[in-house]
Amino acid sequence: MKEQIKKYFNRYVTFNESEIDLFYSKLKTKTFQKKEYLLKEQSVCKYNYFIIKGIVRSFYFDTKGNEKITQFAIDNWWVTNMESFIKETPSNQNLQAIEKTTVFYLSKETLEELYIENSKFERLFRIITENMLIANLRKNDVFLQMKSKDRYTDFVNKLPDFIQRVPQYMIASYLEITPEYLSELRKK
Amino acid sequence: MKEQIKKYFNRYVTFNESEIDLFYSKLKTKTFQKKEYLLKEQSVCKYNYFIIKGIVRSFYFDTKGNEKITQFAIDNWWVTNMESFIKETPSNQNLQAIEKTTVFYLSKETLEELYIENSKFERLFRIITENMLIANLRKNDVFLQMKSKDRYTDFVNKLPDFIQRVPQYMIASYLEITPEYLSELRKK
DNA sequence: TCTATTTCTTAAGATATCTTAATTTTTATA
DNA sequence: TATAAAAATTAAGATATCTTAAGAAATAGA
Repeated sequence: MKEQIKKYFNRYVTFNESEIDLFYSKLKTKTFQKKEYLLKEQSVCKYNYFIIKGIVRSFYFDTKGNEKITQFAIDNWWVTNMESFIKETPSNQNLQAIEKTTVFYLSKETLEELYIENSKFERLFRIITENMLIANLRKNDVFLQMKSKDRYTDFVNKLPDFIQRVPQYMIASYLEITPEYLSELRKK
Repeated sequence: MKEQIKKYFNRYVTFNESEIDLFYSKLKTKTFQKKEYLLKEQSVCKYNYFIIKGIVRSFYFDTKGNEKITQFAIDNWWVTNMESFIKETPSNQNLQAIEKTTVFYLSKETLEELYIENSKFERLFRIITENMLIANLRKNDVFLQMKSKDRYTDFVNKLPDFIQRVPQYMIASYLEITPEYLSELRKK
């Protein structure tokens, strides 16, 4: 796992062995079973999770009681409820493992310790946050520009793995399509 | 202007006078006339702009040639094309002043100099980026959860100033509604 | 103040997407 | 393997939103 972290971090900022060790010493890991919750809505999201292996979804229930998925995350992705985590306010969403998922996780306090101990960590997370923002802006662009059908084909092309690992009705939810309509689109 | 910057920065990280001076020495300012472009699509967005006073919109043209507005920014907001600015790739959007707008702006190199000279600036921008991400995620939630009509009332409640200063068809575009349909909704 | 330009409204018909409900297929569990 | 549970499909009717086109109102420039 340490190797995986090192490799991931060095994509953004170069760390030496002892810096990685410092980081590593602060981590905790945990494995969630399929369908287990990392976070339930109404509670404060205390951790930022890094997925070693698995898939997690973020979702809430709309006024009609339907699940609305806002985010998927897989291996080598961070997942949290950003607003809840940063502002320490109750989350409006749930985080749930779609399959058995192993993560490491960091609390806000731990992160802030790291930032103070070595500002390279601050740099790392500044860059990671920038990338998250860019990914998010891009996602919006896709939703803004594309009709349901194109969103689906775009998703299939960009994230073919997901089609295998995630039930179709969850993909429909993420793409903001009813499962019935997605089914109809797929016929074409 | 220096006071405005100091006040804004101190919301996130406390800076002393000489740190503010350092920052201030790196800034350039510029005033754009109404309808003038800060950035045209296809070109790389070289600056991150901070609006001292005015309004800027970010938009692109869809396949049918209609303008699609993705962002408004006013006094005390940063505006740029994040992806283009960070990755130094051509922008897919335009930035244009809706009214006469005064900004200061920073290049990526300047920002990186600042990060190196004093890591408090890295912290500042880490926090600003987090807030941008949160604002963006929230915007998505609104779009995800609400029908056109509710998006409009939400916008009116949250940003009443804009209704005065921005033409209705631009608000329609931002809310992903046709101006005709917005007009119809307003009747109700 | 007059004219041109920009913005907003109205209305009819078209279309994408949803709703509901039933049926089939697939997957998980005893 | 049998049964239950979960997921996917189908189809008909409903609805939100868009398109087009024209005219009205407001604003800006001469």
